[in-house]
Amino acid sequence: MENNFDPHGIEQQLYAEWEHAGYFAPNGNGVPYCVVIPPPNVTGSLHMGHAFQHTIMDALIRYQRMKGRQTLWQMGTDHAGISTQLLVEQQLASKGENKHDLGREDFVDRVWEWRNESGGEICEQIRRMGSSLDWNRDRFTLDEGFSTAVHEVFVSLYDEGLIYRGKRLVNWDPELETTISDLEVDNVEEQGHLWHFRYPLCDGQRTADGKDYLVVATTRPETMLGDTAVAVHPDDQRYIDLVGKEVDLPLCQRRIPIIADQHVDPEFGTGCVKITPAHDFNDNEIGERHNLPLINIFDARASLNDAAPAAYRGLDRFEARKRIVADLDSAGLVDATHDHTLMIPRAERSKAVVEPWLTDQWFVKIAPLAKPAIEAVERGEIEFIPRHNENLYFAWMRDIKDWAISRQQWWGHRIPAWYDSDGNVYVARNEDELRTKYDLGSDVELRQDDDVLDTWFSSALWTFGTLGWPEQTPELDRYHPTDVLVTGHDIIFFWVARMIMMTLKFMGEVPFRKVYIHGLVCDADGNKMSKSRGNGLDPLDLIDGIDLEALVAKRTANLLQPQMAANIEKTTRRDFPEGIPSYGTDALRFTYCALASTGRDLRFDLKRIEGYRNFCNKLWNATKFVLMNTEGKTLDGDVEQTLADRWIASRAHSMLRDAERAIETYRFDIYANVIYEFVWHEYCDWYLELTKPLLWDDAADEKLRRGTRRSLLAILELLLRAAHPIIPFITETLWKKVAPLTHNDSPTIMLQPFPVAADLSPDPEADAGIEWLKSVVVGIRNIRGELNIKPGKNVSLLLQGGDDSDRARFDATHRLLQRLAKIDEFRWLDATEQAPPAAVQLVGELKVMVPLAGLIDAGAERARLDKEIGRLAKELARLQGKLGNAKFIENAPSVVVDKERLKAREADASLATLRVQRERLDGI
RNA sequence: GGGUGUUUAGCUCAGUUGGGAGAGCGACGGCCUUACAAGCCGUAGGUCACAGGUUCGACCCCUGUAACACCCA
Repeated sequence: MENNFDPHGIEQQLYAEWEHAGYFAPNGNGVPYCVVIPPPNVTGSLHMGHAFQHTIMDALIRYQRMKGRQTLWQMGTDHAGISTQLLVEQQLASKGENKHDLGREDFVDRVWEWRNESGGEICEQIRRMGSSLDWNRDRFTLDEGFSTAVHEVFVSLYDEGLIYRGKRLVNWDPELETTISDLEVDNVEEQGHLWHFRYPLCDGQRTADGKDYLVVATTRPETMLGDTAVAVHPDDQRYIDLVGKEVDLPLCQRRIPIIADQHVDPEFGTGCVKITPAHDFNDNEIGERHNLPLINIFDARASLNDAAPAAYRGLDRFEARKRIVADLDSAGLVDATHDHTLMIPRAERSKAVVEPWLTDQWFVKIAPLAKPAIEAVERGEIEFIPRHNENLYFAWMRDIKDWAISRQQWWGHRIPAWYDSDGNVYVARNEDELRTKYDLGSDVELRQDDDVLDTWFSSALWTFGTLGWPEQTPELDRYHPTDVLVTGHDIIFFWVARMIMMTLKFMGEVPFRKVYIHGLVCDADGNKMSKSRGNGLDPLDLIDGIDLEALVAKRTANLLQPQMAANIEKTTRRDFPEGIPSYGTDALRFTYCALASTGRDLRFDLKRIEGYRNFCNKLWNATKFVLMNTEGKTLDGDVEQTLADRWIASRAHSMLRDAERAIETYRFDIYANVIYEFVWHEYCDWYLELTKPLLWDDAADEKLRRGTRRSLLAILELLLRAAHPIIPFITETLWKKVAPLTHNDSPTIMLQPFPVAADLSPDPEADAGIEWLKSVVVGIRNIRGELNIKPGKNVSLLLQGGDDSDRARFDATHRLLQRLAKIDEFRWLDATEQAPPAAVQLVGELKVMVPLAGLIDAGAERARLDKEIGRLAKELARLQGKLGNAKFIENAPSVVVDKERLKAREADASLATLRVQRERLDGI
């Protein structure tokens, strides 16, 4: 075996082997266990969040598979309407083409071409993570079967009156010329202005303070052309007499009413608000309450249309803003201009400022679907982990608005609705069915709706759609509801809530029983990783490594704000002066598990992954040690167990018990730590060391040596299985070397049973014996360290006090002790015997002494003792205070009181011993 | 403005029913000891955000305050 673990040598080859052998497919007759992948976007590439998610899901799947469940991890991708279309449009643009030249059909063909050729990049990256997905069942939201499901759902919701078409204010992206959902709008704080405009009062009216105009404040002057009222608060005394009167809308030659509405904040600005019901969501609601007309002044590009005064027609909205402010200014109607920080709604994809725009769209009536979805979570049929995410879910669901599902795009599920020449709408799965359903003759000319459905409409059907619905497939029967959904909290509303609603509606059952919500991955400074910030890491760069120049180039490419490049380059050079070394997939996965504590965001620190890479190396070398000491040696025959063999089996029992409990409660951090602690600090630090004296002693009893060899192998083999769900590659590699020595010739660890605690038993006697040994060894090492005794130098050991069990334990382990603490000779002193000057450590009542003669200055030992005496004295004082409190004695449970009494007695005795020792040192 | 979460060692984080404050990394000192220098041995470091309350006893329960983060308006 190589001296160091090299992930590159093993990972990709092993994955190919697994996939080829079909190990990822459901297997056996166990109870089904199913997880669906949150479908990655076909245009996407693997980011840190995916990698995190995949680590968690794969750990669960591998664990359950090893537990004998019939596991299915369902693969699939999402057609990502807007992103994919944009990407192909950009490709066309670079060749001087555009989609309108091609026409709808050819364009869609081009997108399919792109998807079939390049849409699989993320799948290869997912393979690099070691994800044991069933690739044979790969689904795509636009594939034929899935489209059938989408049409089925659309038509039945329509027939039931839960889908309708209406003219509503929607979020409009004027750059992409499509609707987007609330959830695809980012509200970003930006610097702008607040303009105060004078709207002259009509008919000689005056305000209470004698002015002949009202002042309205706005951040969007251009919308004034669509104003249909000015509103004040009904209790606002300043304007109460003006309600019902009118103002003259500047630049427009229109009179608009002054209305009173509760929604107006009298404290903000002047207390007068201009109302533009066609271009603002709040104003729209006010307009509805007061039956105000809606004047739409924008076209689809957000340029002014013919409803605007002639002077402004055709202008872009921002150009119009400048002109309007200038024109009002020259008319003497600008009262004031303030700098103002406001929230600008920007489209997630295009970053364009979103325009609330009045247009015909399809909607899902959501309230009837939301109700059962809320109840399912209330009843506990679906459980969120961590639990508090349920509040987020409830809050959103109880305030949910109808869902705008149409998108003005070409790539996606085209809405199965047709119009006749009179504009009547018909909905059916296809045109043939439609003519039958509505009894339309072949002479009636029909035109299909141009819009496609929101991608999330299809993702909402993901759990049952991927399993074959609307066909009643065996898979649907077997794997639905799925067991757990693993996802980030950022898509609870986008996706989780909608899946719950749709699945309850069409399957009559929940889509999954648990939702595991993980935190977002942030950089070492706690900032969310994002492309635009340039602080992101590519999981593959952590796996394979990347040099500094390549990393800088990658991070500064394709920035939304190119001026940030210099700064990003600076911080990148600061944070990664050497680039990123290659850590391998297992180390990355281990890191994610260790950081997955309570669902909160996690900071990704290179130091952390480095530590877990080192852990992998530790495991590698431990295996190397075991193989060196077992390969070619006799393993068969009678065996006898040493105390250490019994101890490590007992420790393995605890480890497995803790690991299993951790996984079952989704505490992957605890699981990872349990493995780490056992491997490093029990198996390697102590057990391997404890086996050496025996293994290297050719004169020792062969039965004991065989027992230890077998134990080394058995525990190693077991811990490899226990760790496999987190670190699949290294465990498989090592297992293939170790398992044959345990008479297991199976081809893979993947399908081995997960080790169970019950197969090993706790051994309190061995635990206590080795704990005692460790205390003595650590005591002596402590003396050596503090007194600066060279590690190479042997020391003698004197023992005094203690009881029969100390003697027995010493007799049982002194050979181990001699090696671990480098003792050349030892001697027990009688209770009354005066010890020579020595450094002392107490193990219970037992005095462990290293004679000082010829070793060191007594000063260091005096300092060491003073420190220990100080610590004990403080401890004793605290305990005595507690025990002197009558109320404590009265009220505390007697077990607690007894415990405290015992501790006090021990501290007292130790203190006495150490004080005597300290005095003796004064003579030297 | 409303909601949720967070605040524990220099840094990142654990801490299960209220009863001895933990880990990893970093720091410091010593070691190339035949599995591993990606290692081994040892050491130091905390008013558990702050202020009250409940309790014999509070990192933990209650009230309030502050700071930070995220979501919604």
